Amino acid sequence: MDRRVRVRFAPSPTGPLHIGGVRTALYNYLFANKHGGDFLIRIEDTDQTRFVPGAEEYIINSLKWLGIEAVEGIGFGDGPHAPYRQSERKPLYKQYVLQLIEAGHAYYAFDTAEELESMRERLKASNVDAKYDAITRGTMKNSLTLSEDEVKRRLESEEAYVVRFKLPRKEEVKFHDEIRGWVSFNTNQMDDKVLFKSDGMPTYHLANVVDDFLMQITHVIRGEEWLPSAPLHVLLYRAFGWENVMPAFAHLPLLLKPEGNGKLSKRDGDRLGFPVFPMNWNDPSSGELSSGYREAGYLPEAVVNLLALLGWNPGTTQELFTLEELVQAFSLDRVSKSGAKFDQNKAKWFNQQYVRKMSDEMLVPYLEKALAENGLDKQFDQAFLLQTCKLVKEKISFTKELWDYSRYFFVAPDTYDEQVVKKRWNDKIPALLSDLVYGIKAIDNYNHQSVEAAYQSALEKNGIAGKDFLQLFRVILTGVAGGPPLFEIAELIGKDNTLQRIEQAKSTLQNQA
RNA sequence: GGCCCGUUCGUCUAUCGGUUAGGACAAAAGAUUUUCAUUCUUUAAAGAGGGGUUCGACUCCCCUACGGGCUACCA
Repeated sequence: MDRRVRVRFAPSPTGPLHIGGVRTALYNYLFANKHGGDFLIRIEDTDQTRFVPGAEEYIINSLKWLGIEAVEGIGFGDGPHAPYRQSERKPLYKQYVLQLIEAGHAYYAFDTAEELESMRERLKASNVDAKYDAITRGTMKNSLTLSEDEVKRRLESEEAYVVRFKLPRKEEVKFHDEIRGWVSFNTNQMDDKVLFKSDGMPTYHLANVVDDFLMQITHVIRGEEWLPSAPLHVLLYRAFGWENVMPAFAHLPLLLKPEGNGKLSKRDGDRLGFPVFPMNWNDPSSGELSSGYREAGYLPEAVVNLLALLGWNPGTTQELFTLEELVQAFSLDRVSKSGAKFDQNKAKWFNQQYVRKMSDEMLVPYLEKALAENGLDKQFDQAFLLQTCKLVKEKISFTKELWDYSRYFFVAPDTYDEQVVKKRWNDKIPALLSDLVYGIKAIDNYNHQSVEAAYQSALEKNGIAGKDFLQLFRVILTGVAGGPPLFEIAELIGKDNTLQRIEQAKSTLQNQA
């Protein structure tokens, strides 16, 4: 049976999407496009109590920023299976629940929270697994124990109820996971999960199965945390009689905390020193700000690339991939089974690779943004900005660092690297600087060659070796000890600036000495 | 606790019974760059432990240990 490949990413809008979720979305996207299928987005908002305003927009915007585009669903123009928000699909689920009840696969349960609690306590006290299952359901208030009339009466009087799945007793449930192979569970370890809540909403389990069926999903690619509930989903497909179109399952390994304990969670926020979210997130209730990759200066291509390689490999030594290349190379059988710790160093390296690939022109807007942020909103010559980017590009790993490394192109230094000054400043320097100023003033055709020539002749006249002075000259012009080729900096900042900076350093440092 | 999944250099990983166990990031050393960064070269670094199966196991099976996930009218 050849069905068109259809996969979905189904987040719930309970907060910002963390990078583990982004990776799940990415793998779904890659898989769909690899097989010429559809990738769609469905919002699983069946828990109204956990709804967080703005979370849905955040999720969609994050995916868009990264270029993980869906062809259908929330944020991507809906499609033939609209609506794609489960809260808006609410009326649809009831008939499926009824279908299950009529077929004897589910039942009404009227137990109150207190009754459930006391049942659990009772069982725990006798050292038995506290669960609502084939044994305990016989002792609870549900349509299996209550008379038909009583059930009818309770339903008619609109008493609160839930619908539970009637789990077959002691049955082995086996299914094939695309990543893990055959996995099996026994129903005697499971419980009669609630399918339909007393607020009239389905639970995840029911909604996900019904929607995947209706939306003709062929592959469910999701995090490993869903593995234990997969057998329930398999059983649901059977109970509905949909087993012939049941999607294949693929449970992805989790992204772990770098320190080695537990899966990476939303709460990790900034604690770890690197973002766990794609973009900044401002929590609407606490006001707390969690930083994102975008604002931290990561390029979307780099984030996609590094995330793709965290849990998947192409089987070759290629490490740099465009999205399109990833689509071509991707396959589920090269997804690893074990969890991966996020490596900050590698992430930085990936970003550096992508910064290098950017043209100087592409870097200019980032520099302009930094200039504005630092109060330098006067207009700079585009050619000047372009040259600055060109010189600084290879020094940086993040676009954000552009400013740190190019500050002195725009502002004369107000401090000088102390170590260099201490080591290289001596009595001979003032005279040398005077000669240098004299030499530079005399230049007609000012460029890096002519400055260097003036520099060389000043050195010769004063009997000083280039080695002993270049570093100091750099500090005089820029304030700092490292940077791009010095004479090119001198050329870029211009003759007047260069002269000014020499004079300024001369007087400042002379007074200090 | 119970159930399930996992376990190769510090980290991400390759290996689908026979390899000097390979690559990348990070680390260290050297060269280049009259600085820093880059680049290049080199070094160090791994099959959790114990049993099997086999002529031969990192690779297959079992046990133990460790790690992780799940165990809600949350997803």
